[in-house]
Amino acid sequence: MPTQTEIMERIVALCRRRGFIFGSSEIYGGIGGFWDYGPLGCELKKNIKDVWWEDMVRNPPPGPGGREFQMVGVDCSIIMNPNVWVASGHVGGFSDPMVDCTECKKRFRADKAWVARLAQDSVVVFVAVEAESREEAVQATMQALTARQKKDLGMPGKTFTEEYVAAGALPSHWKRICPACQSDALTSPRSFNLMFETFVGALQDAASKAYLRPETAQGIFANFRNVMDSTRVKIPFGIAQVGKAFRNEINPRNYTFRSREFEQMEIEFFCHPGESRMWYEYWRDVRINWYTQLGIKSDKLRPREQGKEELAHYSCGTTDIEYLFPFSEEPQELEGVAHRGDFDLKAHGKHAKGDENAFAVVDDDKQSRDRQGAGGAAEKTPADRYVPHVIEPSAGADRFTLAVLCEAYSFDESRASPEFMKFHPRLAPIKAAVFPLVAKDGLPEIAEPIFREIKKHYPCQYDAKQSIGKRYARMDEAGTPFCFTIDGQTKVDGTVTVRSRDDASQVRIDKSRCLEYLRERLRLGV
RNA sequence: GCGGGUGUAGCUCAGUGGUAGAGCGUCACGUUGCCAACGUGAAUGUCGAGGGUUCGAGUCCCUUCACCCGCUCCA
Repeated sequence: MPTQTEIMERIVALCRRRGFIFGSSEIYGGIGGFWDYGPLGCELKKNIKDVWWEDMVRNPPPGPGGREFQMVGVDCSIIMNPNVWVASGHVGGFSDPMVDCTECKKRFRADKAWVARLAQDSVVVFVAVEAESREEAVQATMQALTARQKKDLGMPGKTFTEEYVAAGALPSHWKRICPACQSDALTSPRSFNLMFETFVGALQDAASKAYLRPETAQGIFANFRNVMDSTRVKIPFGIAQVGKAFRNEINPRNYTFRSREFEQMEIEFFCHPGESRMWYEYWRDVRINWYTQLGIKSDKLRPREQGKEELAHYSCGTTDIEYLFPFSEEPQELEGVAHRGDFDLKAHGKHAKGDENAFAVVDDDKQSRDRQGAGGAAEKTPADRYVPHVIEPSAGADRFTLAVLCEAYSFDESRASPEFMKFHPRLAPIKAAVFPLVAKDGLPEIAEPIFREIKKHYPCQYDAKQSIGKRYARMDEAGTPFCFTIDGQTKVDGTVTVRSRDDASQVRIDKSRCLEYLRERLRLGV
């Protein structure tokens, strides 16, 4: 029985061997955190993005109670005015200063390592703890004080002065104590900016500095007014975008899971504040179902509602949709469905227009109610306008691609082809293959027209080389759900063999029905 | 940034100072004819890079680079 680590290694090996995923720039020794999709991988990922667009944008499931709503798409530039990232909070908060202990080699976030200076008369004691907040630091410090230190300070009873400073801001005369080993060996805070910087124009000066977007969401928010003004969308509605994003991860890990360049599939859904909870629940359920329908087993898919303490300060609720990858004992996030309140539109209103209500919309429902009540057109008052709330289902295209690969990977030693990729047919890179059993006796002449017909409608491959077993095995590794084989009997009665990937079963159908059969089976999702 | 590991054919690896190899895969030809069959043949190497020691380095020494794992981080 292979371990989870061994399974992951086999998946990685198969992905490379069969051209799903390569390390970027391999011929130059590679580059960490960047990946290339090969011929099969790019088809798979494209299918994932296309299916997402089809199911979420062009034809989303009906809203709560059959409620109608609109979805539209945008495709925004990767480099935006840098002020976008000031407004979004990424310039201020997207870098984490870190401190290292030169003694025990541990590293801490500078705002989470606290040093306490406790003094009474001439006695001064420094104690360091790890803590999320000052309150926690106080508590932890009191627990961490040794008996000797308590005696020096005359605790309990006598008064002493307490000062708490996070490691990011220690005064120069303080000891830089490490929370782990308590030695005086912490470095000064060093900043790790997680946004990639670049320069727009020929001059590389501060004024031309720009960033590669760390998320696609801000392009949507920045175009909120444009979309409202150029289309006839009415709240509630959503704007979707699929595109690359970049984060300079300190340490990319776990195959493609934490990449520095990755692709997001994001929706910002705008709704009335009074209905935001309802839409949040709608999108949470829609997104969970979407993964399930594409064949992700429910016991590996783990929706997890974030606790209050985990939530970003502006959020009223977030569900992480997590998947249990073979490389980890903990489920890892595929998507976050976040209730973001009016934080983003207000932030851009304030930064771009100097008014946090700049992107408020007219409350049509209230207008019509008032008009009915007053028996005529009512004047618009500030109360008739509101800044929409936002529900943000933000999915990782590469992460889901990886989850699909892991989920599809199957191993059955009793088969002639023990390794096979059990992709959902909608996602399979190749939908069918056509084989003449042997490359002679007129069989290729029968097989080729069948191949050409299918290929017009579905990604399909023709293979006449080597033994039939090898050809089935190759298609199993590529995750092709069906193979049509033309043999001697075809010449007699016109039937061909259809061989199924998942159970290697075979049925005979008339050669004229191949495309029809394939279409039917793909539609059924079998 | 710290510690550990690994770099030889597309992949898995052998080669312990003396001609760069095997298996698998790929390709060609033949044979077989429904589950990685068999035979013959072929292609594929800056042995991660640079320097040193040596008559001679894949092998020993130094430096360096890249990747992987752990720590750290994951907004």
